[in-house]
Amino acid sequence: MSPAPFNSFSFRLDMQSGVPVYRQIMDQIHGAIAASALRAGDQLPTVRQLAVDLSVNPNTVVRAYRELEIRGVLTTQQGIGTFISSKTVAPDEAERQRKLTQLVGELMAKAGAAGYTAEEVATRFLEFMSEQRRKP
Amino acid sequence: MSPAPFNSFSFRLDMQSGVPVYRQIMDQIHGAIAASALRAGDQLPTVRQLAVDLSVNPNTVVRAYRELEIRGVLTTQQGIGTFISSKTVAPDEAERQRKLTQLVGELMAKAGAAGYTAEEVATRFLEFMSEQRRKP
DNA sequence: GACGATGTTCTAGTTGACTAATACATTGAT
DNA sequence: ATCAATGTATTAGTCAACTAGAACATCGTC
Repeated sequence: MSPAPFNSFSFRLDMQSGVPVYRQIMDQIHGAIAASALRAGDQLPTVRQLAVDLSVNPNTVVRAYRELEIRGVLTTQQGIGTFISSKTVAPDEAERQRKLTQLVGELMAKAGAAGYTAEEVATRFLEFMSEQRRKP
Repeated sequence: MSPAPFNSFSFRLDMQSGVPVYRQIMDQIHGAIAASALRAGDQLPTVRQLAVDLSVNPNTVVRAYRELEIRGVLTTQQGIGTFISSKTVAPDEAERQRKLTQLVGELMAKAGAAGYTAEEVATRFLEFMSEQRRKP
């Protein structure tokens, strides 16, 4: 019989958002881990099952799972299933870093659009850093 | 005879960088204006001339010029040429720096609110900078 | 009006990211 | 050995971004 994993967690996709499906899957798994809805050793939906649930191609799910496996978040075992890695000690950290990259990327994009060179931004940034250090 | 504009400014492209050519052109014009190498009223290389110089298709130059025109940086006149917009009277350096400080400040504020330390932001920022400049 | 220089437009080719369709390989239970 | 369930690999289709080729439209000058 089906062990019905994930009964306390369901995926919700937004096909209109423009965000790649595989990335949405990644984000939700990340979120579930961060919220402790998923813990080390928990089995994820099978590739085929999740593909059916989301009305998406299995390969799209595979893509998400593989990316997460590369980052050490998941472990997959052929013929068995996909599980939350036991080494996922710092899932928040990966997510944190990703968001930070997003923030920095936004700054660089805005600055570029406003006509600032990377060097200018760097200079200003370093100045900002040194000022911060004097205050505390 | 050709008025030989731009004799004190030359474009340098990096075809390996992965950065779109049209964007590199935009950035360099932005930079030249910021550095006062180009001022309001100055004529830019003609679409065809710059295309030849850079060994690129005229349409790629057109793309760059058009984007800059939309943003009010350039003005184009069919049959005449392309010029630095008079409205782009280099918002004097003080104003520019103020806006840049604002941008950087926003990043630091958001990052701080999200729980990132200044060091983390700095590290990520430097990584971002080095990625932008990969030259194999 | 004719001409050359300029910007403009239309169409198409190339590439990479993303997703899909299908067949293959491995595991564990019977 | 067989079978069902699982992950894996190969191939291809779709789409947007980017670039290119070629023909068109406008301006100034003669």
